[in-house]
Amino acid sequence: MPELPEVEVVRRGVESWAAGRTVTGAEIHDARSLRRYAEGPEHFRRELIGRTLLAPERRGKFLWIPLAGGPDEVPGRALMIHLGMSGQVLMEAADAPLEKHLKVTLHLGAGTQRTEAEGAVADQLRFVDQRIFGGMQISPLVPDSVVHGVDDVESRRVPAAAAHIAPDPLEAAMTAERFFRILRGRRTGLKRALLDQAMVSGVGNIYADEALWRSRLHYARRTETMTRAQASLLLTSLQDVMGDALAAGGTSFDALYVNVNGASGYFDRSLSAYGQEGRRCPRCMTPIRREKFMGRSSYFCPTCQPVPQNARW
DNA sequence: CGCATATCCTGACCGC
DNA sequence: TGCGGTCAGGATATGC
Repeated sequence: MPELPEVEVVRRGVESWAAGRTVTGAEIHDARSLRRYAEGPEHFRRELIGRTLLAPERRGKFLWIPLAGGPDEVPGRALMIHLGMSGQVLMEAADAPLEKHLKVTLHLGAGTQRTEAEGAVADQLRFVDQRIFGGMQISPLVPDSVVHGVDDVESRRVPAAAAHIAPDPLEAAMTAERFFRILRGRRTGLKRALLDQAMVSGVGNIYADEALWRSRLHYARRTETMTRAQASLLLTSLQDVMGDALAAGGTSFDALYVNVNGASGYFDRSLSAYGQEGRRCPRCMTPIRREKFMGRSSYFCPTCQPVPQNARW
């Protein structure tokens, strides 16, 4: 459920509180949180201890922290983090009570300017994850342009483990024309395409429903019939709703979705469609409907978002 | 290629 | 009080 805005909130927190600090120790409390990391916990520890955390980066829902101080002059690897459904990254003092679902603890050296200026003690970065859909791993950084062929924008390096993930709506690489071509190049349903991280990343159930509502498009619209104007409107809606959510500190339905200081965002108060079954559409007052789709709930306004011709569920 | 399905998990919640 | 069933769902593997 953490989607792009929630992950960006976490990224900014890590940048403020942990970037520039050195890992002095690492504890893996539950190896299941080292997802798809065959090298194992001891290798994970060796890769991290003694390295310095650089400024964290994000693509879609993937967050990674390039590591300096290893055998490579240029950071060759990164600590990659995915929050999954219930993952949290918390900055805390060593004597703070252990969370019930604490999975990984990184001990950090000398504080940043911010931590010292604010008098806060946060000498640990903790990864907490109730449902273990998220995880951490060490991944080599590879040039993005090789994977996506994006040569008209500045190339960036991404973790190999996330190299198949498409640029997200807030990246310069995701232009309206690119988005349009992605949609027209597929023969599937519109929401299915939005949730496919290999087409456009960072969009989950909440922001898919919100952007479709803002764009007055039904989730079963055929992608190959989308017009340039509709694709452009949908991309703008994604950018707007994610920007609004980010400004509110993210969306939170319960205490699971928090920033690095444990605080929740309040964008859930601004949702127009998602989770609003039975409540009136803010535009036309028709009750919002909920339907089962792809094994999850889809919320939409049956008046503003009528079922299209030749819908494809 | 597209898509359905199962899998990984825990906890809240509901009906009985 | 407790017990079973359902729901929440991101990414990935597999099979058709």
